[in-house]
Amino acid sequence: MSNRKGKLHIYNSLSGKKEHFEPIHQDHVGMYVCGPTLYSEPHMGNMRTFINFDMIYRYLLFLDYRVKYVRNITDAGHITNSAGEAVDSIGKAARLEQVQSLEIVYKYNVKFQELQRIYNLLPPSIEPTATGHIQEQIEIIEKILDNGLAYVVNGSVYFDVKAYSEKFNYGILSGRKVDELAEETRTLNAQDEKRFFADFALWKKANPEDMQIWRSPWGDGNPGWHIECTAMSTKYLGTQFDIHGGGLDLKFPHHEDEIAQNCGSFGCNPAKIWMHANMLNVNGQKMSKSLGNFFLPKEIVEGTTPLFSKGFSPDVLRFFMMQAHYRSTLDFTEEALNAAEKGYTRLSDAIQLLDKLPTGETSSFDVSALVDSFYTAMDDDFNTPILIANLFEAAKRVNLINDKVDTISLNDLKLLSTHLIAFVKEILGLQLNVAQSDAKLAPVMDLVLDLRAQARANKDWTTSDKIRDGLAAAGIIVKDGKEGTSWS
RNA sequence: GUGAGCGUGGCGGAAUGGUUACGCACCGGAUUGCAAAUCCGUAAGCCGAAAGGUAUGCAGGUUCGAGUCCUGUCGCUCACUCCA
Repeated sequence: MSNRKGKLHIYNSLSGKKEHFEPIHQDHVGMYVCGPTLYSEPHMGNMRTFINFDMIYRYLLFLDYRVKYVRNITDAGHITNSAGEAVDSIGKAARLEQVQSLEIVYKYNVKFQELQRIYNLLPPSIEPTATGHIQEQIEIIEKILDNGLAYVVNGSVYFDVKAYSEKFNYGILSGRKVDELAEETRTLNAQDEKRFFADFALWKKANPEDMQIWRSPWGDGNPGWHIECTAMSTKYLGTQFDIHGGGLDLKFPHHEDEIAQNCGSFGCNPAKIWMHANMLNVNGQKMSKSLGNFFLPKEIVEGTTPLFSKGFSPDVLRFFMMQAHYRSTLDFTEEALNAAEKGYTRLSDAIQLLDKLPTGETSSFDVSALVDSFYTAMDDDFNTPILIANLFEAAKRVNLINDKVDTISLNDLKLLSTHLIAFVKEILGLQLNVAQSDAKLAPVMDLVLDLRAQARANKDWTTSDKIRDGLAAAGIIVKDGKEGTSWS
């Protein structure tokens, strides 16, 4: 599959255009994605971002790139917001639950790992933690200070946006202008130590009530919100790497400030390509606790959220998300989820048929063109909706072959089968959970269906329908086809 | 207020400036004892009896040609405060 490399185009938030993807180091890809902050259980919106980047990671792997995928875990409280106020979200959660910060982090990390398993996310190459890289963060802050782009005030260090913007373009990612930022009506906090509104904390002096405190050249304190990503991406991927991803809501200020820190310390933008996954809405609005449209990834699987009348399998949820492009907002509604569930079943049923298909001398349609269309869709900025449309074209062909309307040669069937399964399972990450074929159940089913066939032959519909309905109640669906009866 | 983006059929959601994909729902047909599943097809907003016309929030513009580009306008989402 490696000959398929080289056609991939990715939308770059920096340029606002789709760009031909060429890795910095041939055949190797470095990708950094902003991971979760572990002060609460990740919600469905968080999961959408991680699922989208999981799909991107999977396709890069499938193209035979050697990918180093780094996704950080924020386990240090974001100690300050840009107004300089203390916002230690982890510490706050710890006080609320009356436990130590580490317990909070550990608790939600366990939950996050469980969600990754449920939603079939491949583990990243590395999941570094902020607290494990305090020294690296301090070293980068020192570099920025040495370059004259930060200043120390009363035990805290701030990034000097005005000085920076004389050499670099602050706002290159978000489209913001430093001059306009200055005109914003937002008033500076009275005790604010910053020289300029847009300046942001690299290091913040500790407050007495802080639960996590580290030593630094500027005194005891905490790292700023953005510096951990700069430190960890540099450590594991170098000062410049291929792809940096995250949710759209991180574009400003978080990613803008990461660029500033990287340029301010190493003189270059950390990533060639910046990718942003769009938000998830529920009934037309951003998911939020105050709006009452909030639910957890586990609740929707278990069917315990009052927003939906039933649960949906992780496969259906992944499929549903993959039907929308990663750069579009996606609206969660029960009607849309039900539609996705049916569509997913149709696709997965067709895949189950693959190894039972009859082969012929020739194929009645262009199989390799169909397979190429899978790649073409993904090469166009990971266009999973188009991919799925093409997969349905394949599913239709599979059904037609099964009905003996279309024919396929043995070689073509191998080609189609391999790719159909690869794109669905390996790239979209759908697990195709088949009812476990129990070694004891199969002969029992053979017997039961044989009895039903006899009843049908005798036109004993009462008995045959009793068997069918009884099996349905047990979760086994009987399908009467031209070639006999199957079950699943 | 400032920045980014979006507005397409009943629903979800695609479309390098070139016939509005695909899935679900609906309708008709094939298949079936009846279903389910599968296949084929119509249709999909508005005007019209029909032919046809007009339709991608609305109003203009550029173009042989606009969902796509430009201007204005209305609405929505996100960001500017912890955010995926």
